[in-house]
Amino acid sequence: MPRAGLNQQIVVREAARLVDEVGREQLTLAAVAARLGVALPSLYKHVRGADALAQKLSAFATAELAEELMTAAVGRAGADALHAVAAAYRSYARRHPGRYPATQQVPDPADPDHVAAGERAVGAVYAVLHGYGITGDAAVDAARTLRSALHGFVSLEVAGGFGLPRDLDRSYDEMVGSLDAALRAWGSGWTS
Amino acid sequence: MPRAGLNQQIVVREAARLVDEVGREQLTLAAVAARLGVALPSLYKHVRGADALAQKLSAFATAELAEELMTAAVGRAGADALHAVAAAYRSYARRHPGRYPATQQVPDPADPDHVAAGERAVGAVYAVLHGYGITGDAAVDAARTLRSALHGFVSLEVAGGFGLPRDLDRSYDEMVGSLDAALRAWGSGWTS
DNA sequence: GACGAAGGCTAATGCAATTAGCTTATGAGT
DNA sequence: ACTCATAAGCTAATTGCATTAGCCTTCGTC
Repeated sequence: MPRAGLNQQIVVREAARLVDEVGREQLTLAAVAARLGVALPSLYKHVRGADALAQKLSAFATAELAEELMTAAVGRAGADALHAVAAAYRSYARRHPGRYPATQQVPDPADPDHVAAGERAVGAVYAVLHGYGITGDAAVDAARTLRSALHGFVSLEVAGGFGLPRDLDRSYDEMVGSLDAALRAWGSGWTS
Repeated sequence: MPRAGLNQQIVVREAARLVDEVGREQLTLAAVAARLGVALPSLYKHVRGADALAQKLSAFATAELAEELMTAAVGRAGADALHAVAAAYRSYARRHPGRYPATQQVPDPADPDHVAAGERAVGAVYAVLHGYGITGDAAVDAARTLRSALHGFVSLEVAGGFGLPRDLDRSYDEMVGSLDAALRAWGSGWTS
């Protein structure tokens, strides 16, 4: 019997393709094994089990997202950087509806790659804030606000949670515009 | 053998308690049956199956959340209403970490109660916007922004996605403050 | 008091996850 | 080329949950 030539990366990447097609909750070792043309237990040579595969998938997707956010942010500042990062964030979620939810899993402290990927992704957010001159404790609050808005919007969109027909692109633009205004006025006490 | 005296509502409410204790992904007919003291197949007399139970749980939690949001909004307007609804939203998610994610499931069009609950919850958001004088198409964008921010924050919080020790209450206050400023200036073109 | 529907049960099936243990391809060292 | 340890695949067996079928009994109604 010839070997399939698998390794952990191949397995994880196949899982990533699978969840984008069938949804994250349908991630199953049986389906991954079938797509790779091996018997289910063979996967245990590469991943510890179903939970571990989900965690490795999270690490992979988080690294991928962080990379795209960083690429969007480089060479930009202020509103320019905000719009670019926001667009990259939503774009990733739309292109990868199964991987995106995986990026929201809390990084496993035992997986240095996972932790590093999470820090890189958050770093892109802080880079945007830096362009607005927001630092220190205020940056923590602003980062949480920015993450909340972006994650909230795209997770609701990907889940189909916005019912009305009004254009989502326009709504997203409006939200990002309001975030820009909020960041420009951050720390002012909102007296506008 | 004496009867357990179950009905659909009892089953769904027990499922709600279960997910708050063990997490939404651990919702299982076997666990619900064990807690109710019946054999697993007995539940099929009250719910169509595991998927249907999850959907009914979503409807129940959504109705519960909508009720609390409406109660928070009544008799208030403007920033007062915004802060009250935002506080109620986060409070619900923190008290019900398993039910809250269930509220984000898209309502089943075949379940009128579910659809109505979803509309009620969104209605609370529109009520807040009305207090800012935001209506029409602009209200759709503003509602999406508001939902995104609130949902994003509490889902990240409940999932443990905020790593740093800085006080979450303060961050939430800052975010809601920035939303108040954004809604006051909504439609101005963000020229501040 | 009879009876039919509803609510409970046991038994059986199917699927996914996991573990144990076997077999063989592969490649490093002679 | 030859050996041989390791790694990568396999089958078989176990467990747990979901689901369906079909039986039995309780309960409310006439």
